[in-house]
Amino acid sequence: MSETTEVELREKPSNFIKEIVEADLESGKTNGKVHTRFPPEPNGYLHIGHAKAICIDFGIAQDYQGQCNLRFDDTNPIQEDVEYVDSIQEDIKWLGFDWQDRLFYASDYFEKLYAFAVELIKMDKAYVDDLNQDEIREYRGTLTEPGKNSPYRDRSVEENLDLFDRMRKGEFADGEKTLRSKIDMGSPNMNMRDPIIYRIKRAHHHRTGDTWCIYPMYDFTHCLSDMLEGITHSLCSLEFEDHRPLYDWYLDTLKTPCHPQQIEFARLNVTYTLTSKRKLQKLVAEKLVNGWDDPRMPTLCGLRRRGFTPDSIKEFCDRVGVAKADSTADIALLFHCLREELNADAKRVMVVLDPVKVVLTNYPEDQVEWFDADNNPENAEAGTRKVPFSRELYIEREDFMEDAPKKYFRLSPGKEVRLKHGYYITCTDVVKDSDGNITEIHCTYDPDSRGGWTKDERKVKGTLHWVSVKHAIPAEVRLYDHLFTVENPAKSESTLEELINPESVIVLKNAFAEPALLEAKPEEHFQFLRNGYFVADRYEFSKETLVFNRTVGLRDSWAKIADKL
RNA sequence: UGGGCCGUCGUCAAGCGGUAAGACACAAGGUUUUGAUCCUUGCAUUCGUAGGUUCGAAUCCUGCCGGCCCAACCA
Repeated sequence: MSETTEVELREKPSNFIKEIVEADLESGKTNGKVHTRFPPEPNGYLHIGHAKAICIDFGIAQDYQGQCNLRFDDTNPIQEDVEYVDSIQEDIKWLGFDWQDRLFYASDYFEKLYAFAVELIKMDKAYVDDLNQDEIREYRGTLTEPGKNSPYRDRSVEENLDLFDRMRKGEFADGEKTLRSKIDMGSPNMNMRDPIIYRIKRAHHHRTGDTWCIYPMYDFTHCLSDMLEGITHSLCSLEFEDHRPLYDWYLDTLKTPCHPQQIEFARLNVTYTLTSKRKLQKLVAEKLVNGWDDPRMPTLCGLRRRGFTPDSIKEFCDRVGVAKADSTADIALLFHCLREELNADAKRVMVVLDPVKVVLTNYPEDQVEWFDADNNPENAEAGTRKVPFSRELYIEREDFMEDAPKKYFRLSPGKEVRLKHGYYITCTDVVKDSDGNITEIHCTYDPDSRGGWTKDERKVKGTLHWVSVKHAIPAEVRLYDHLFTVENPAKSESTLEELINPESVIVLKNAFAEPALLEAKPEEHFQFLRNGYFVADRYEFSKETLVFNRTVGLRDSWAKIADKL
């Protein structure tokens, strides 16, 4: 018992948010309840950065037997769309989190929010302002100079009530008036300089249609929505720290029955990737990638199509931790989490990406042998499959070298290697075309090495994967790499186009797979022996056309040695 | 230059006054029918910096330096 507890503690380390939550639980502040929320604005696709927020919001609730709501923060109809509310839900579900029946929209509260605004006016804590956008900016002051009061700040409660009512009725043009909080134009915190509560905006809303022409602002909406839902801990990213006094001001001023606590943590950045919504949008709009779910995109749907698993992403977020220091996690950690899972789970299979033909000159012309191959050496329960062997085979072009350095222990003239699950073969001859390109490699096989070993236990260092020519299934394989050439594309001066890694995707159309792959299903993960982890493409894979995406390569210590040669 | 926040190994990150966890990365060995996996070992006399308090400081205090965020009718 105590052992498992220790293991669990080690796997899920604590963090400052949990410490606060635990203290609140102990003091009884929240009546023993933990209730969080994930509040995306439906104006873009979820990405790896959101995954961290999702893991924290849903994870904290889970850890303390609480609940987490999904709430769309849809107060700005101009940039929001149902396309996004659908994709966001799909992505969160895919990650494995469940909001049960608690799917909410800030727009559900528009009527209540309006009533709260009226309340504020009655308390003389809000007023209708006639200043236009430029004037508001001028009156706001700067970072170092205080702002000054609007000439409309002292309107009577009655006049404000009337004006606000008429704002709602549509008597004024867009931008003509705003409802503002009456706080302090001299505050060193810009957010407290009479922040706007409502603006007039005639835009079609994805849920409320055209019933409203005024829409509430984030700060006003968010704290009250949290309050309405009985949220205990409102977790968000660092840039909202300055907004906390305002979050608290609305709730305090309106004397709401409960007062959620906003806690801020550092958002996640990852090397070689971008998480700016604007820039991701640009990549898609300018067709620098093939859509939001391009396997090179850091979007959840992109990572999914690339072959990442939900668990590997969640593990990554757990391992990155939760803190307040700005940070950029190494993408190598994400890949590590993925390999760790796939090494244990993925079925091994042989696929030759860049084929060259091998002819076994002493192997009977029409003979075919079916060898048993284990599906996963890490897991005997994964069973075995049959792999056909014959006189002509494909091997990887890079597994043969005419003038091989000493440390190269793959195939070269006169050298013996093992064909995985097959036989030992020795290279006897090389056939080339008129341009000097290798077209065939002639070898002899040792009949006593059937299955890939011999009684004399002679050392054969190299082991190659292969596919029988007459049984080979053509396949398309897409190799993916970092989308950007630089570690921190967000900080670069170059344009996105200049930063794109020209080798971020390489399409191989001449790959050959062993016949077992005919049974693969879209989104099934494999380890192509000695090559890496691949996934059958979610959309384009079929029995007729095999399409695989490389999720991540295997660690390659030979590449490091070769680099030094 | 006003306000808020942050500075512990290349990257994340524990640490909460008692003498620097862990992970990834990296390096060196060993096992291996995947140059994979796995295993072993190494990797911060030092915590942005300078003082101070203390028997004792990464942890407390003060100054300085560096970074991030805020002047949308965005969230």
